[in-house]
Amino acid sequence: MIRLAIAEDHQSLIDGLELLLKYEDGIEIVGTANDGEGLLRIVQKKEPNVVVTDIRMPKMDGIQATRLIKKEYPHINVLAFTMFDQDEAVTQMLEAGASGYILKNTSLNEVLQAILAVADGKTYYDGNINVNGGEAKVSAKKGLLTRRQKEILALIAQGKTSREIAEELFIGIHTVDTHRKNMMRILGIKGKGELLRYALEKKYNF
Amino acid sequence: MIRLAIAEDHQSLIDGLELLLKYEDGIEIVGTANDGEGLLRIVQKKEPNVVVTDIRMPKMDGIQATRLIKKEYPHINVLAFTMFDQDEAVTQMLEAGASGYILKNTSLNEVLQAILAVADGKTYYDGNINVNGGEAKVSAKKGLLTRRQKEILALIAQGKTSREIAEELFIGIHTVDTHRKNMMRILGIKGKGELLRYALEKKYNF
DNA sequence: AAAAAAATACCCGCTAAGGGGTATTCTAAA
DNA sequence: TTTAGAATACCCCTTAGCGGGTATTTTTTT
Repeated sequence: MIRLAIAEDHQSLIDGLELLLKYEDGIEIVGTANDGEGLLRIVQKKEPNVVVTDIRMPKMDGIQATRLIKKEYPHINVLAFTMFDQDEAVTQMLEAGASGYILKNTSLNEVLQAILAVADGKTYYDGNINVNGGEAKVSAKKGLLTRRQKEILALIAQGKTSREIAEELFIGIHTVDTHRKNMMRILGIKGKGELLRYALEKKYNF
Repeated sequence: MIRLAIAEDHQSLIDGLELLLKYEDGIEIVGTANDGEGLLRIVQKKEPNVVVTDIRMPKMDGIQATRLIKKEYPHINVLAFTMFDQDEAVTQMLEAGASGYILKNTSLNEVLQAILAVADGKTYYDGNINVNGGEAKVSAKKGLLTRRQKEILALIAQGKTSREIAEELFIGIHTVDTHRKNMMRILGIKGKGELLRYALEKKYNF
């Protein structure tokens, strides 16, 4: 018997899943939530054995919720069900402990297959994401920047000047500017504001 | 008989709608598409009398598709079904000719009610959006900038320099910079890159 | 028609972000 | 241990975007 909990801020999608599963033998939906916190409450109350969760949700995202769930209830299997196909999203979700990852542009029948697989202790990955041995395959572009560069890029996205970044990281402003130059060269971008634009677009592209 | 076409890049959502409607008397789904262009093709081939469409989709967004549909087939009623609750999104969709607007975090049953209403020539608006006499109520913040300022802000978001904007709009660079200054004062923002950050956030926040 | 708002245009000064480049030290990988 | 990569740091110069301000013309509203 699969006891299933679903977290998804789009209620219409939950409704669709409920329609799909209402006549499915061996599956019982024990609770649904529209945000990450609601999911945790259901997990505490009902102890499902499978959780289907979106990533971007109000109050707490699916990555964080998965982390907390797997920590407290390692036997619960988590399936990510999300629009994000970026490697970074996949990586984070798998690192949080999810054993499956399905995209929303996939059919509901495939979602059902994934739920069954994950409930059986297996992994299940959407054909349109990159996964390699349980780890998301890092794209060439994603791996171009170093740890430090990514750290500085995030601060740039927050609108901090080089001086502010230097003070925050206890390094010289010249160092920050050098990182900027190196990143622009590596990413192949030029022009005023383009690094900031890149930083912001990357943030919203997960 | 309601002949329905659905455009939605998340196939799982289409599947849910199909499950909901398959036993509904008087409704026939004549086609589904995962992008705006596919929607137009279905409309040409099948001439549905109701279209349900998302906004953000590959190849052509729902606003543009709605415009084209209403121009060619004014008798087709369009219902927007989207995650965007911002006034601007509602405004644009209604101006394009949609007669209904439903959010995805609403239940599927309400989607059915909206489809029935819209098919009947009525309007139907999700309770969580602002609509006033068929026009989205424009928020105070949204109305702070003039037409021209918004035009320039959009070009800034594209990464264009003041010089490039000046050349494109056939005005002087000083004029562009003055618009920049005026916008920053009006929006209450300060600092290098902050206008660009605002422009980009506004873009992604619809 | 008058008043208000919007658009256009300009001056000055400052600085943050590029863009060209060099070099040394530290850390990780081979 | 050696090599390669990353991090740190600096110089020079240019330019684009602020930030302070002023003014005129055009368009819209009253």
